[in-house]
Amino acid sequence: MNIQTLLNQRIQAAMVAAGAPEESPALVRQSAKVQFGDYQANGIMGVAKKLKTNPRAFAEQVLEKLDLTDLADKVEIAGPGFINIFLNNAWLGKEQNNLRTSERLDIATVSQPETVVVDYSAPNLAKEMHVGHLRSTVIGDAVVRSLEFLGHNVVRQNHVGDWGTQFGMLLAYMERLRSENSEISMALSDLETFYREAKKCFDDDEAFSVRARELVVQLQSGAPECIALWNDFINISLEHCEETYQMLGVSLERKDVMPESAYNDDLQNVINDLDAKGLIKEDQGAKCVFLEEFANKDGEITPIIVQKTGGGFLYATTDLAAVRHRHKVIKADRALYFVDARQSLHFDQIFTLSRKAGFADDSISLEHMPFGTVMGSDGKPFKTRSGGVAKLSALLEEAQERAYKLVASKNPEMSEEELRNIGRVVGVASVKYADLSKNRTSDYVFNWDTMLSFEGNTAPYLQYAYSRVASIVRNAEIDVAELQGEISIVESQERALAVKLVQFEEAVQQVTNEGMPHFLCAYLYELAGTFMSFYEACPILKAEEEVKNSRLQLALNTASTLKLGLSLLGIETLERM
RNA sequence: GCGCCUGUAGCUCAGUUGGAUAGAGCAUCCGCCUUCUAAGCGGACGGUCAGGGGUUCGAAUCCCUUCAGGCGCGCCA
Repeated sequence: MNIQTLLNQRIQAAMVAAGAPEESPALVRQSAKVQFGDYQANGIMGVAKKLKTNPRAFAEQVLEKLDLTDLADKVEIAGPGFINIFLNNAWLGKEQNNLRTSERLDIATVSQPETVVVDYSAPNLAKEMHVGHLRSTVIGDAVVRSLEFLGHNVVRQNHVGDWGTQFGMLLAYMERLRSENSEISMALSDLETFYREAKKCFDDDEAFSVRARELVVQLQSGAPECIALWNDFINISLEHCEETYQMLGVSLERKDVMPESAYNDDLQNVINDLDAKGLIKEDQGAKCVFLEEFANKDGEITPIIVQKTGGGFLYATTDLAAVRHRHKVIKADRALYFVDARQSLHFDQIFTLSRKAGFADDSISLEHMPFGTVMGSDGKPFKTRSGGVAKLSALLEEAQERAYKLVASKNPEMSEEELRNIGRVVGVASVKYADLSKNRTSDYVFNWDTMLSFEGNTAPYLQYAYSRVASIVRNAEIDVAELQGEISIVESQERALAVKLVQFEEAVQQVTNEGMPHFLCAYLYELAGTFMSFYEACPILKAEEEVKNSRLQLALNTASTLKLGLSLLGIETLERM
């Protein structure tokens, strides 16, 4: 049940009935303050202005056409022309019963499912995954899970970097190790070191660098031995990624890999098609597209280079081919790109050109979902203590270790096995949640202490809240499935919790609409806080039978919502911690 | 030089697309455990929303401008 949508529809209808133009937005929002009720409609003033009438008088007319008696017990006009809606306690109680009896917490699947391509994670296979891949991977996965939950058809696309000149160097180094009978799998177990060693040979050894360039040419021409070598490398690198995905709890699988190289055969076609449309212009030996949209005030245009001097293709070419594939083959309604904000211009160019060239039309929405950089406490991009790029796997291991120590110090009586598991779950969750809870578009500062804190908007706080509810349910010693009966909303804390619980769907929809999981994080944090207040003020197990029954169900709804909400974020919950 | 992004409490961050008296957490201070997990709860303190103009019933939000920082701008991805 999405109350916001429901109220929007009803109030809009009333506005139109009162003389407003069709489609006049009711602009229903959750109220800013308690004295303004639970929801407020802000649309009256704007419409009244258009109608050149007094907003409060118009609001009166709207109220005459508006019947909310089933769910609200007070609807009033306030200020310059706001409509404040106070939800009815009986209705809230009834809604709680709906939550209790619904696996999906009363959230319907969308009536018109969309096919949504989500392009995320996309590590470069030449190296190991590092902090730079965290945001795309974690945010993209949360959005994917939310879209799927709402019933959309999601097509994950892990656009991994498996092509390019640096592979010549890596293959040459592999070749050298093989000729020396060295243990390749060992050498490849640490890709970071492998890359460094290969680079060193490339820079210092003339014969090696010649061989590396040869291999690039062979690779591009599809020489079988070379391709075999390359396949080995790619496979090993992908296994590294998959290990990290597993550690992270990310839903990407091998079948979701759609590498850059998959578009190789289509790149010349892209150029030909652009050419046929008269879009290509040769400039200084390279094939470029000059679009007026990218001209500055003096009329100088930033070109899109689609083919290098000498015939090589660029990532712009690949991305164009990918757009076309997503439109023509996958037939996506939306394509979401979770890629670093620094590539904004690039995607702006690609999307504009795609439409111009007919690689995409109005049936597909192309959306770059940019994100900011993970910063260190010095305000510069996050590095390890030694100054290197932080490997994602190492980062996660440290998180688990830190969480383990914290938990162990608080629970000396717990078994080692349980402590390790809690450390794993809380550690990984902390890193993910710290990322997800920030506004996607801004940079944020990476800080172990804040993300592992039990205070504030953190994973441990939410997981603790969940385990606290779980504990109550255990202590109640009842069969949860048998628990039923009326849920009555009496105390203010009960009411606050009930209202918060029915707003879950609104948060999930914000995630899928905007590609911004932090809305769901904020919601869950508020829910947990509201529950904690309820928990302090309203005894559950000690209450007399009917009240106990009612409150226990409120607690169960909270548990279900926290669990489902966190799972949509890709975060595990614990029954005990 | 041109373009994009950012600037909100001492610190870390929100702010539902123009709505009412700008909100959280940390830090600081004051309360609350013989009662369901105190890893918690309640309260206090803290703001020239970078500065200045403008648009209007109303601006942190939109426009102009100045300042500060970050990033991107032809053959890497």
